[in-house]
Amino acid sequence: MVSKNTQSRIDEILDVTEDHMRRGGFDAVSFRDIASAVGIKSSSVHYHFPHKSDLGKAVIERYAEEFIQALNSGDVAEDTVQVKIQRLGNAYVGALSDKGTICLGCILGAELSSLPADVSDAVQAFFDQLLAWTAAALGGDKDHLEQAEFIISSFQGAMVLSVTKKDPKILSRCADRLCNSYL
Amino acid sequence: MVSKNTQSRIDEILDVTEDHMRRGGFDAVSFRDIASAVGIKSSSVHYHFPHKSDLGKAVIERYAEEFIQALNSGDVAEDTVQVKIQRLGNAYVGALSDKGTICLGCILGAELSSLPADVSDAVQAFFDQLLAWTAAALGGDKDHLEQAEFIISSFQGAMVLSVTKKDPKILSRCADRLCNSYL
DNA sequence: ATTATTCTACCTATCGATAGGTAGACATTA
DNA sequence: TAATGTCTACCTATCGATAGGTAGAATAAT
Repeated sequence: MVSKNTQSRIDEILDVTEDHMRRGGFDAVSFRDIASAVGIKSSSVHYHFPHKSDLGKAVIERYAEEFIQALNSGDVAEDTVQVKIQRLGNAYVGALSDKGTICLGCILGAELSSLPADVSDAVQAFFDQLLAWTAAALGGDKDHLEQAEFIISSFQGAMVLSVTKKDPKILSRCADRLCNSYL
Repeated sequence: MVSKNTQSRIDEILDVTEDHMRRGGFDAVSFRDIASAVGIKSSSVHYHFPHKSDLGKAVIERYAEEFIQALNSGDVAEDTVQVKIQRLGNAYVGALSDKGTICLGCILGAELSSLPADVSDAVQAFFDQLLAWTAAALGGDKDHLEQAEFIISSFQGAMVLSVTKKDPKILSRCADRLCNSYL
């Protein structure tokens, strides 16, 4: 049983870590930086997350849970395919405009081969959930899985391009193009 | 004027650096690792590239030059739009299957905000060249630039997803879908 | 109810390893 | 000889990780 204060401190640590990680990847996170941003010592971060991979895994798992939950909020069963994919696009646009940082899955996916095994496993699990949700939204048979791969790819890539070109509208236009022209 | 041996040594350094960087991003490169892979000391790498940003900038600029050159090889003027975009897709598939590592622009684009200024400038210049080539291939007016953004986004994202899911065919399928269904 | 014990959530201090970077000696080549 | 390239031998800063300790809250035993 964890006290209320402990949980909020853990949340603080995860918040700061996610922010750093979304800006510069896994290596951009250091125990010292996280600790000083939270207002504690690095050893206290180690107390909650013994190894750096524990920290990375916890962040990506929390991110995945929140992301999928956002997709399922509202009356999903009643929505048309277009509305569902628009909802997916909104989740991406929201993630970008929220803090001006890209999707955690995207940056960690890009550097997957240099991540600790637990972290890369969690990243792969995130993409599996995302693909499964999208394929189900499209209908659910085999071609829909491949279509889901294409849609997720486009969103992920558009997010990187938006940040690189410093133009968030690239992602919005990508979402519109997927919904209006492609589907 | 640089001697022939010097140039080949510089190429060796850039080869190893590009490989490391494509696997784990900018932070995955260290002078010691690069030096020992080449067979020299880290101070000798510093001789050719005083700062780490010089090394990063040189790698991305060489990469951009080779990538664009590959797109322009052959009789581009005679090609149809489909053939040109297929050529772009082949460049991406080739880059992935070559060493099993993703596009340098993609991983550096993802961590752009944590890169040294010269390096991030070079990354942005790479994407500008890529977008310009693609927009020109499509015809050249304003909507074609936005269409180019979408195509590049899809390729970049598909590359990340291919590596994450350890399935190179995701990228191939993405290329087919862009050429056959979308264009 | 009070004492004794354990647990929680931190702390300070330090470890070995590694990072990027520099000065100057030495060797090689033109 | 002069310039170029590589070396040894350092530096400072920071990394993840660990050891050992402590105040206070919660729990168990008397």
